Amino acid sequence: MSHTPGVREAQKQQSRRALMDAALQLLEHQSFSGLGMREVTREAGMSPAGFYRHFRDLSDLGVALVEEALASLHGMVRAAFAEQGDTDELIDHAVDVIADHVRRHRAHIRFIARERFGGVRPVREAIAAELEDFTDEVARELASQAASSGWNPEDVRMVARLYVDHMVLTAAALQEADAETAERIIATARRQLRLVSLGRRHWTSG
Amino acid sequence: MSHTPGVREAQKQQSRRALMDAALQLLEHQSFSGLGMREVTREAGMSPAGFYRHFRDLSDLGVALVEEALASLHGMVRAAFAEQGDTDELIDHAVDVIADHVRRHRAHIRFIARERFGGVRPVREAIAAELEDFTDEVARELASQAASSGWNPEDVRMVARLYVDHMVLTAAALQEADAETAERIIATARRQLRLVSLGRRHWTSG
DNA sequence: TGTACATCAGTGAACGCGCGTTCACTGATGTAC
DNA sequence: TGTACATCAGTGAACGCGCGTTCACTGATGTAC
Repeated sequence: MSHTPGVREAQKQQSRRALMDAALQLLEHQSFSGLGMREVTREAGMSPAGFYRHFRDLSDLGVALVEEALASLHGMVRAAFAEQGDTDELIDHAVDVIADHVRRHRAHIRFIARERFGGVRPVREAIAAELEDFTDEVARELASQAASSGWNPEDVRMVARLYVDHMVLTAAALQEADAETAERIIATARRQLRLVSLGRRHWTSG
Repeated sequence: MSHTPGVREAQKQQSRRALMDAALQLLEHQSFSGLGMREVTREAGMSPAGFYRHFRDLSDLGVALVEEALASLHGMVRAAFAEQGDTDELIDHAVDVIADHVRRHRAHIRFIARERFGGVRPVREAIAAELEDFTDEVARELASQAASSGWNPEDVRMVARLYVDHMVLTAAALQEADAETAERIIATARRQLRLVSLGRRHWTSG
């Protein structure tokens, strides 16, 4: 339209977005290691050769998807811990935050669940690295709580891992559940977290 | 060699075994939904057409692998609960049983970890169904323990789920770990199980 | 502002290749007598 | 035991098809003056 600088760049970003969205769409019914390049460009409405203007190969796109999918989790953990109140209220809130996140980002969550132990190494390793960072973040939040005073850092991290793994597993289960099953998963997750927090209260760490 | 009846059948079973082993081998580096039929028969040393004497298609073979991989778990849970002693000894024993099982059946465990949330529906559903049965079994074992007297069945099952999910996740992590990382995973798993059992002891169920 | 040239995202055709499935077949195993 | 026939696991060739990658290209966007 005009000679505004950045039009070309904006169009390029839009195409990149289209490729990533197309991949997410196709990953609903298959694993990443079964995905085809032509398949992705076709879904995105682009010619096969155009792909190479954006990614070196498919696993390059996969790593980009991991970053996008897990970036949003950092905001999520802060939201989950922000709630004031007793332990039960905090747990209810955290589970609500997770359930809401899954509803809003189903394709991303499905991708993470599928590929966490999936067949494409660069993708698997990117997810593992992100979840490590994420565990650090949860550990920091836990350490700042009164309930953790006197705990040694390893024990705090052990609990953080338990929470993160539980959260990812709950999200993975919710992602493929219908509304009724989701309710049961949420109810079970709450009780499991309460049991864990009970254990945490009675743990002696030195 | 001789006219012993069953020679042909035995040879057929051997070929079937070769196909399943070939698939397990190939699944080390890729997901099931990325597996090829010709690839599997080539690895098994059979012509492509021979495949159809054993399986309707690849996902049929996948379901057979799920059954094989999870059948052994039922023996495992009994072994884990058979130990006498206090809670800590029982936990140590259970974790050892898991670690040993992973060492002995790495390919099977990797397959289950990969495909639990993988892209091939019949395989995913077969795994989910087996893990449900498995959770029932653990719930029965837990219900028979003194620590569960007075618990309502739903809470017992909730704890059983927590244990099974934790076990599967631990096995999945061990399966891709080197010896040093495995030690850390085992140590963390033990402490996590102790924390959960502490929570269990203080849980009030009605 | 207008013009001439540079950049580069996306195209369309072409390549060699391995895919899943089918088919008529072969030959060892099994069975009836 | 020996013979004649039936079964069926596994073969090898053939099919049409979509794959990933390369290439010279087009034309809109960007830049220098």
